[in-house]
Amino acid sequence: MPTSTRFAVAVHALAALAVSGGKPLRSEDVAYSANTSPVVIRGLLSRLSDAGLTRSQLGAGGGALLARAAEKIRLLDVYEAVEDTELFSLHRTPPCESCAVGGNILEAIQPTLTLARKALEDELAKVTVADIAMEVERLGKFKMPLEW
Amino acid sequence: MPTSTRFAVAVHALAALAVSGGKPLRSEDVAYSANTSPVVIRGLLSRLSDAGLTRSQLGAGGGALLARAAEKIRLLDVYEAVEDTELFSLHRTPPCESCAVGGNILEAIQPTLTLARKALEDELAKVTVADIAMEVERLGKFKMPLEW
DNA sequence: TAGTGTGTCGCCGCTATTATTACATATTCT
DNA sequence: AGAATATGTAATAATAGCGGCGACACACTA
Repeated sequence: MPTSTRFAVAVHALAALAVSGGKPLRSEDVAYSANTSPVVIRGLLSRLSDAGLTRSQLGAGGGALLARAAEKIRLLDVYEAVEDTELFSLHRTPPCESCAVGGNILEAIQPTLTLARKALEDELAKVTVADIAMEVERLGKFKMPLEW
Repeated sequence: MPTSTRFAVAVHALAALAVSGGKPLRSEDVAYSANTSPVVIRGLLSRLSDAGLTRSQLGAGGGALLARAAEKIRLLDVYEAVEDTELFSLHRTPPCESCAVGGNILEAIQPTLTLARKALEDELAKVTVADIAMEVERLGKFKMPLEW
């Protein structure tokens, strides 16, 4: 089963919105930049909108906008908004209940998995879309807002 | 970006070997405990063996053994031995090179992803198979070595 | 020599993901 | 009002990884 690229593309989309300085960006434009299809972008924006990170304007001149300041959008927020599956998959079929090991292994490893997941999430919480946008601006040697 | 179930099942298998006190364990026995097929277990043990974590004895009375003390096998070692895919999947097709955002987004997010991955790995490095085995023993209220 | 267990291959079904087409709906612009 | 535009969502198809299963050569033990 292919692993999801949604997180990376969602960060890409939000960074694009951030450097555009409040001007609506069409899904087609974001799709071009991310080299994917507009429908995929709209699907992502739909999730981000549900999470309160973006909003959209219909009609001519419309497109997607950040729903709040880029400084207030953590990568963890993005991660949670677009990623469905658990970080650690457990046994596909539950292990043997009556076995000494099978009956207790899940409970035994759970604390470690929780700590590991939390450590990862804490790192994602330290960085915001604004940080990424600033880094893109620095690497790309341009000044916000960017014209398209 | 989920892990496969391999990590969880591999930890299960190693914990089973650890509580068995040096007696070879057949793939069939591990499969029964993990509620999966012997072939899957042998595939996992093959990877773990390549990584130097286990070894196998052929013939009657044979089976799998830990290749070193359970205290010296970190969950991180297990993770690296059985998990193929990158934790974070990037764009399926590389983003637009000539775009201000597309051309720099990957480099911009890379440091954060690296830190997040490292934070997770550090947590997995703190725990050993011996820790898990002891916890299973405590929860299961039995004494090692466990008879099968 | 007979029995046992591993290592590996191929095939199948399942599931999640992305690309694509299509269309209803809402909004803006003239 | 009417035309153009952009979103949101559904349906379909292609792709890919994963896990379950049968089979079998090979190695080792008793």
